[in-house]
Amino acid sequence: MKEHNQLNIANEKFTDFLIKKKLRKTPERYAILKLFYDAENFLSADTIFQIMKNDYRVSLGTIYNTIEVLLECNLIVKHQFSQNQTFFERAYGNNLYFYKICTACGKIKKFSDKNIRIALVSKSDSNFFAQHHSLYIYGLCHNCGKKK
Amino acid sequence: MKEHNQLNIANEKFTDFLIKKKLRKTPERYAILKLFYDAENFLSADTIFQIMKNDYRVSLGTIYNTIEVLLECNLIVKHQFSQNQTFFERAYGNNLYFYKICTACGKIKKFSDKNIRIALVSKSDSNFFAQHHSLYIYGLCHNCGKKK
DNA sequence: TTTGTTGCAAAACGTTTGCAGCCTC
DNA sequence: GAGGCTGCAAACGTTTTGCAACAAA
Repeated sequence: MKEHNQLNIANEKFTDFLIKKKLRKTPERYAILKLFYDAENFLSADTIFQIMKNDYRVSLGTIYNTIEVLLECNLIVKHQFSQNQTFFERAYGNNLYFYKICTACGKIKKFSDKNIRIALVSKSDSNFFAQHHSLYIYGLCHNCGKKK
Repeated sequence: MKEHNQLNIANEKFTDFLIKKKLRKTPERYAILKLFYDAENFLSADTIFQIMKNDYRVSLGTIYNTIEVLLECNLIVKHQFSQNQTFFERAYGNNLYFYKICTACGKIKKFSDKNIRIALVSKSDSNFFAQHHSLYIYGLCHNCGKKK
């Protein structure tokens, strides 16, 4: 129910943005947005392509195009966890999550931390207008740590 | 002088690591390590290639191979500021920095912040052994901010 | 002498681009 | 009907791989 509301809100925001920018409201664009808001995890462009292929005659070019638009209106965020792996994820109301990445098995865990949030708040100053951030902590997860 | 010491220490660490792992101590490997420790900024694989071509008959494959080894023994760190731009930077004595990246002109600025350092210190716990982190703040630099 | 490492070239990979035709407005 | 958007395929830039020759141990 909560999820459903988030998709509705995202749809509205998206429509507003498309109108404002005089872009067209194509079914593909809304289908991709829905995928992001239905998904639990980050998605890669190719994952979206594989899922959509079942229901649509769609191309990777369109997916990248739509991702670009969704990034521009802040409905998704981009993650560059490591080389050759660009992921995208719906942007919740706030984007104050951080990620722990296991360098051995690649597992990624989201977390939140009050002190880090506070420390980050004021990183805008007269010389730099902050838009968003990414904080990744690399290390060994419980399982992989034991093996060493 | 301080720089020189850091290179010496890095060389020693590298030698120890190569011996421990039964890898060979080739001149190319030490030359690449030296480039990292002489450099002020991050370097891309191709930048290293361009610099080395003058003095060595070297290939990109070797550079990627060496980078892999240097990452494994924590003598350099990898930065993935954005798609298609992988940079590497010496790690020793250099791991408490954060980066502000202008999304308009691509300029990258290193900075340090006491509160963030403190907030990050304790992100290791019994479930996760932190090795290193990356914190990037994306936004508009002074120049690009004015234009908007 | 053994075999890890190299240079080189070709292949792989994710992403971007160009274009003719389609569909939103 | 105009022109933004699409699918498709080819192009791109970076990284990886395969292989014969080389050189560190």
